Amino acid sequence: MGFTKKHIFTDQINTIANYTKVIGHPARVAIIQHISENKDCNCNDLVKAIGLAQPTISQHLSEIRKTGLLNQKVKGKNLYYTINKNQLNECRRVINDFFVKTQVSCSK
Amino acid sequence: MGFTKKHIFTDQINTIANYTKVIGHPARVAIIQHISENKDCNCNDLVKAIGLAQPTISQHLSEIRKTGLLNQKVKGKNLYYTINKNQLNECRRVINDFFVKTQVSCSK
DNA sequence: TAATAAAATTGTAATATTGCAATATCACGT
DNA sequence: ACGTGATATTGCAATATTACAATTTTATTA
Repeated sequence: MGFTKKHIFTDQINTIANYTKVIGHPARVAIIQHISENKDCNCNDLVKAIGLAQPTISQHLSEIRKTGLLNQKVKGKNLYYTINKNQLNECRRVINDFFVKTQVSCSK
Repeated sequence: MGFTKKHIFTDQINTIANYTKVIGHPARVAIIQHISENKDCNCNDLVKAIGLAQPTISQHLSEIRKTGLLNQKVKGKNLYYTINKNQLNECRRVINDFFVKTQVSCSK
């Protein structure tokens, strides 16, 4: 096949998997960390800091954006990214709930 | 290309990505949850409960095992899985540290 | 308006992942 | 030893992902 059979799983499970999948690539971890550590960080900064080509960084940014974890600010010809703190918190909550639920279940 | 350039990232970043990647598929989320909720759960139980073919479940189990999240107990011809609580906790810690670090950084 | 600079998009090649049928392996019971 | 049941492995097809060169888009500045 090749495609994930998302329809056989609950929304809750798919949500957990969607969030973790975004963080499941080192470039995206590095991008999120770099944006959080550097105010007014644009695509070019990420290209230089991480060492992947501009289209590759742009593609990863797009994946991260899909989960709502990024804000954009246009300043002249630059596009500055910041972390959407609310969404990061929501992401953290969903993943943490997974761990709590799992740990509780397997301690019964 | 097609392959992830892991060598350009730090071990810390790769560790985070490795853990989240495993949880980044709904079948593996469902498997982990089902094992944690059911003592003495074997591969066949998972096949029935989740609705993917036996080789597919076996393959996902293998991926989860690689991160050390599973214990195995052989009883007769059955192989019972349980969650390795220490490793689950370690996994949770690594991912939580990522969130803490990111949230602290982007609040400065 | 033309040149410039930043970022997205397109196209493409290479590799990885997902899923399953068929088969192999392994341990038990007869 | 033979059959049975549980799981792993193999092989394969389909799709997804990763990465980048080339190009396009968009806004700015000379």
